Amino acid sequence: MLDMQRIRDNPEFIKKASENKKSPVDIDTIINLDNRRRDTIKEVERLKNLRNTRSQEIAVLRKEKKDATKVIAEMKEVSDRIKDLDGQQKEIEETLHEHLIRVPNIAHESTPHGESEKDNVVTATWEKPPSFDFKPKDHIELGIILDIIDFPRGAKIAGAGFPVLKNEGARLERALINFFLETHTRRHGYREIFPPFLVNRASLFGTGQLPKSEEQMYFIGEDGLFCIPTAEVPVTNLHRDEILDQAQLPIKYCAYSACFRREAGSYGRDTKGYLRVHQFNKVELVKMVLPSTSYDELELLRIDAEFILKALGLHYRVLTLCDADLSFAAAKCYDLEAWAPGEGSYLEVSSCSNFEDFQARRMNIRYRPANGDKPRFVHTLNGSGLATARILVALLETYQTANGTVHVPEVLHPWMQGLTEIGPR
RNA sequence: GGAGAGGUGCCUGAGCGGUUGAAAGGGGCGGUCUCGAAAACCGUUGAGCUGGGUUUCCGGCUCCCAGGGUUCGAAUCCCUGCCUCUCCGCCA
Repeated sequence: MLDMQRIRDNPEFIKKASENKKSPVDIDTIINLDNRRRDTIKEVERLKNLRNTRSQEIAVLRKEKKDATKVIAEMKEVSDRIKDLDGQQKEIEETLHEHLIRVPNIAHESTPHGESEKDNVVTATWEKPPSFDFKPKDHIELGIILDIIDFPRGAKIAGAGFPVLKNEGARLERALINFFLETHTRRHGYREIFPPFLVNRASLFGTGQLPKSEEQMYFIGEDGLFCIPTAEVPVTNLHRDEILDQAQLPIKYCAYSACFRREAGSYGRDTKGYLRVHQFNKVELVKMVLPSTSYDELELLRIDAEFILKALGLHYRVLTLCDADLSFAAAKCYDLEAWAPGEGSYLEVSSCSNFEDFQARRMNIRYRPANGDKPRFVHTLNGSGLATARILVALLETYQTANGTVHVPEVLHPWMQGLTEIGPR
């Protein structure tokens, strides 16, 4: 959510920026509602002031056993008028709110301008794609040969898009999660959180998934709860409606969670295999920081996520998303894409975003400046570090051998009970 | 699932329907004292919105879990929801 003051001061700029982000908004209506709101407030506050002073007078008259019926009758009318105006104000504010929550975050000045995802900028690449003296298999084939991914049985027990990991595949998945968590907690100084996997509406509103993306989430109607699409939601909401001390910042959390996505509307894209599934595992990094440091923190966050890819020895590239491809709540975002030789394409395995105060406003997360000033909104950031589903794909396809086995990267050995190579059963 | 209790400021904890934004204590901050510290004493200590002067300034309105209702007036009365706690049942 943007600051109303900011919209009031730069309506044309906001209008242009929202168009650049491909989610235009009706700024004129918002400005108009804002004016009506403030006019109403002026009038209703004048009347309430009158009511308050007169009520005092009534109390005094009563105490002195004098007649107050005239003032009371007068105030009854004023009260009716107030009730009427209160209703109007509430209505205006609700309408204004409905508009405001749909205004996207404004892209940061360092975010490139573009028309579509084609205009994302390749900012960095790491190593070269591995070369093979044989035709590399894709992960689906490898999964079947090695008996580590079972698509048909997943479909049987849950549905399409719910593959089952088995044997060394299951163990590898667990090793990856452990490696991620250990790295970020011990090496990078994040505090570990194990969050609920179901959250309420308020939490999803706070991080920006609601109201825009409700159809993308699994909803348990009976309890009014949603399956989290990412640990970002519960973890960022930890400090909702709180005022933190400046000394506590920056707060750095990492959390493993399963992630649930309906992927409605994306049927036909990446339908095969393990690339787009309804449930996957992810270790998420979340930061709450001083506004003045958030862009430095974004670079550090990206470095922390990249460290994992480097340690796994995967070829990858970094994209800086252009404004048109930026998500609703983000001001700047880097996508990390790992190379999958079998697919012959890059797979998005992490998005590192700075939301500035956009989420903090929705969640009302503030900090008290060290000098004791009024509370200010924190800046929030998050990034995957990393998502296992696609990393597993990149891993299997990168480390496969001519005879169909897959080497286990050395950094995962501590969690593989001595297994260094996965072979056919 | 059944039966109770309760949700007040950073914390504990008062609060006959009418100067209660809120007693008291604790904590925090500032000061006095001290070479310094402790103790003691004094002072101070919420947020949002909206005006005006427009750097440290001065007003008004709102907020005692949330949303409704009663009333001239509600933290205080009534209803609904949410949350917490205790007991019973069930259970990983």
